[in-house]
Amino acid sequence: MPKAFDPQAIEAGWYARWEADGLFVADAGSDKPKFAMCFPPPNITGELHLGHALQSAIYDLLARYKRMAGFEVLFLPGYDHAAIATQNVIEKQLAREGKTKEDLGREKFDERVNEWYAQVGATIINQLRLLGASMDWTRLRFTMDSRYYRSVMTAFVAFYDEGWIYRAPRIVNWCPHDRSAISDLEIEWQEHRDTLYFIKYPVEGGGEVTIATVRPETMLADTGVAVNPADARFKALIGKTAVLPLVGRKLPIVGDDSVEMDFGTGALKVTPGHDPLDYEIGMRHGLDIVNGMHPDGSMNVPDLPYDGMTALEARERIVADLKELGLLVKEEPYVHEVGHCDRCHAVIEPLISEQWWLRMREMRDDALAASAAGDVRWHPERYERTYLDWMRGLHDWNIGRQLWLGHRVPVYYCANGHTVVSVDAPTECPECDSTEFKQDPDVLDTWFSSALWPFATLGWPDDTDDLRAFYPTDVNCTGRDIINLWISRMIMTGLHFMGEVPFRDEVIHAVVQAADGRRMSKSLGTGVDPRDLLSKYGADAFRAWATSVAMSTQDVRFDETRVEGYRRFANKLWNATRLVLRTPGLPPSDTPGTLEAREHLEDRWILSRLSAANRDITEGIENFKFQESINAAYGFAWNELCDWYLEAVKERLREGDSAAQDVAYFCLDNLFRMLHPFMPFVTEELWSRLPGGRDYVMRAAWPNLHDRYVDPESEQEFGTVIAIVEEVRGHRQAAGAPPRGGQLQLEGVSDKIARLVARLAVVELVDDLQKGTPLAAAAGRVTFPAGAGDARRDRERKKLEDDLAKVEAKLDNSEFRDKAPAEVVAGLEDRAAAIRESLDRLKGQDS
RNA sequence: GGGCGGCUAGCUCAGUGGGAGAGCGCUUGCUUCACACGCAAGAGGUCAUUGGUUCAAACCCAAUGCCGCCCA
Repeated sequence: MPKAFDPQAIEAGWYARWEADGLFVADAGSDKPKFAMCFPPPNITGELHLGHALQSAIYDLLARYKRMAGFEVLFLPGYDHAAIATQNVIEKQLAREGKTKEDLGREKFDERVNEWYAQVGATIINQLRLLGASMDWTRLRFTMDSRYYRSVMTAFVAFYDEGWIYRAPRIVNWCPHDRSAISDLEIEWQEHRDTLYFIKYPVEGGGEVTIATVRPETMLADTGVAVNPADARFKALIGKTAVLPLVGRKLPIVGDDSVEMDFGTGALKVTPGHDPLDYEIGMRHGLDIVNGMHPDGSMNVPDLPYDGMTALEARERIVADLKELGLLVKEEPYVHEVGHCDRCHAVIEPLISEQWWLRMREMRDDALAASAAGDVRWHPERYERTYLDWMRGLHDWNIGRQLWLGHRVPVYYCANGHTVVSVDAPTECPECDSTEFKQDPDVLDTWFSSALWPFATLGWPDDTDDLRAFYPTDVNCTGRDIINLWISRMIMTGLHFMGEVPFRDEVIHAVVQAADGRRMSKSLGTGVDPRDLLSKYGADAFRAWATSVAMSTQDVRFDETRVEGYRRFANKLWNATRLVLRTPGLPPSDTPGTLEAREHLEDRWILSRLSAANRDITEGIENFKFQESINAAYGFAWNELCDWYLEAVKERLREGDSAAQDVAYFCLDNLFRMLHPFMPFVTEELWSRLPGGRDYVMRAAWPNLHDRYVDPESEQEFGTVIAIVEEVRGHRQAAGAPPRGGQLQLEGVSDKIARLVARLAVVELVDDLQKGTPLAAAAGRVTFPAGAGDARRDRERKKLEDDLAKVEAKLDNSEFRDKAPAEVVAGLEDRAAAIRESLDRLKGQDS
């Protein structure tokens, strides 16, 4: 075995073998209990980032653990076409070639998109393999493949037939760059320093009303003025008519409670075509709706000089014109939040548009009822509120997008204007026998298709074996940013189409931030490429780190030294195995782990510790507290197995002592099983090197040692060994004595403890200590030559005295004795006694 | 404007009412025949601030400050 572990040398080989032997493939016909997870499909926009890598590590740890625990596991991979995001990526590519998608036409554009899918899909799959993700590639799904497409169409038609899908004009968030509606959830808010303009509108019959606005260009679409009826300043104006400057339109002045009296002048220009709030006011008072903008964001005001200008050009021109007319009262600096498209960053224009809508009320209510029944458990629990708050305020969903990329709405119009909605393109109109159809140009919001993910991937709407075996799935795990976009919608559609929630546990993982505490950003160069980490530290180190931070209570700043720490851990495992394998002789038995003979204290102790680790690691996974699992495994392996046990049995191993070999193999065997879900490659490699007929650790049984080896007595005794050895080492170092050697006289301890102390502290045990030796002890206590370690002893005495004072103060408090539980009082008394004993020991030492 | 989370060692983070922890970094000593990706011994903290509840608070409550996120 090489001296150091080299991840690169083994990772690809093991992954290929696992896959070739079909270890990732789920069997829907298995008798075992089922455990299923559908991996959240990454967007097919490019490389996987650190968040994806972390997410896959969590999923894969659960998949591997559950397989070992006896479940038939489905871990289904896939990716998402991410309509608007991918279209943007491809348009940018085209732009670099000096082209637009219109130059290509829709057909050529589709070809281009398909090439992209093939290329990036392969990249994503490759990255997941490098991470060791044990996904069932035979069930790989893409939201745009033909089967999935059909599922999406089926869902649309079902909703349509239910009467829940309808087309209607509403205010939407319009992205002028993408020329599409986008959802509220796809808007980024940014602070803008703008100007608040105060503009006089003349009132018919004399007088005027001054309004305030940051967007004077929208006044061209004003159809009213609103004031709060409780506002004494404007009461007399209600019912009168203002005249819109520059346009001449008559604007009814209405009273409406929603007008904020404190904002601006208290009078509000109402533009129902371009502001959601104004739209509401317009509806309430029957105001006209004027659409003053083209789909590309330019002004749509025929007959006015501003027609065709961009919003900013129009704003400047309008302000100048108002100034000339003497209608501009004043300008004030104003800071406010402006919505941007989170894909292309263009400023969002609210405008009236005809869109496809999905009625949500019934599905929302069913989902809320499922929540009330506890059908989905959230981890951490508090995120359920985020979900519920959003669900309660839910309105109908704009599912249409005016894009070229995505699932085309299955709505067809015949030559005579009849509408046909069907999964397959119709050939003949049922109403007029027309055979010529035009399909609606809109595509569906990407989230409409991803909402179906947990069952569409399993074959829905067909009644497949997979669907029967694996729905509902068990765990879903994502970042909190898509609770509303995705999780809520999966729950609703799952309940609607399948009658059951799509998963039982929703796990929200922490977000990894850049070292500066902000979101990782490609443009700032603060992003971390997971592949760099993999090649530097290996997939195991990366995964151990990722799972250890994933369930943090706070977001985590990326810290490379912690990844490095787990690489060292892998190396430590490697070398522990090297040591044990180096021992002479045949393996002690064909089935390491029979462990009949357990005479040695250290053997019994390490087995007791192993079974404690088994309990802690298992509980950690079951409770989604992965850090507890990792810590338990790390602490057992390094601080107990390597630092104490292997040191204690080195000689026995060298001599070919079969009991020591047996125990050592047993510990490594079980440790590698338990670490396998976290560090699959190194554990598979090392497990395969242990003696005995071995298959794969990946399909070995999860250890269930529980209380079989728990041994409190040996833990207590070995604890004494550790305490004495540490005391000897500490004093030796403080005294400047050599790190090994010297004489030690021990009294009042058993032979087995004494022998272990001698070996571990590397001292000669004597019955009759000679004065002047570098190291000496008496009565189970360590004593030292004159002057040695005085400073250390003084420090320690002080610490113990301070401690004792605190404990005694508590014990002297009668209220404490009266009110505290008896075991707490007893515990403190024990502690006080222990401290006094330590103090006695210090005082008894020769100085 | 509403809500959520965080503030613990130099750094990154654990720690849900009774003795302040880990990894890394730092100091000191070790080429000990598994590992210098190592071994051993150490130093280092008013648990953001203030008040409250309690026999007892890093932990529960209230307020404040700062950082981050979500929603409107």
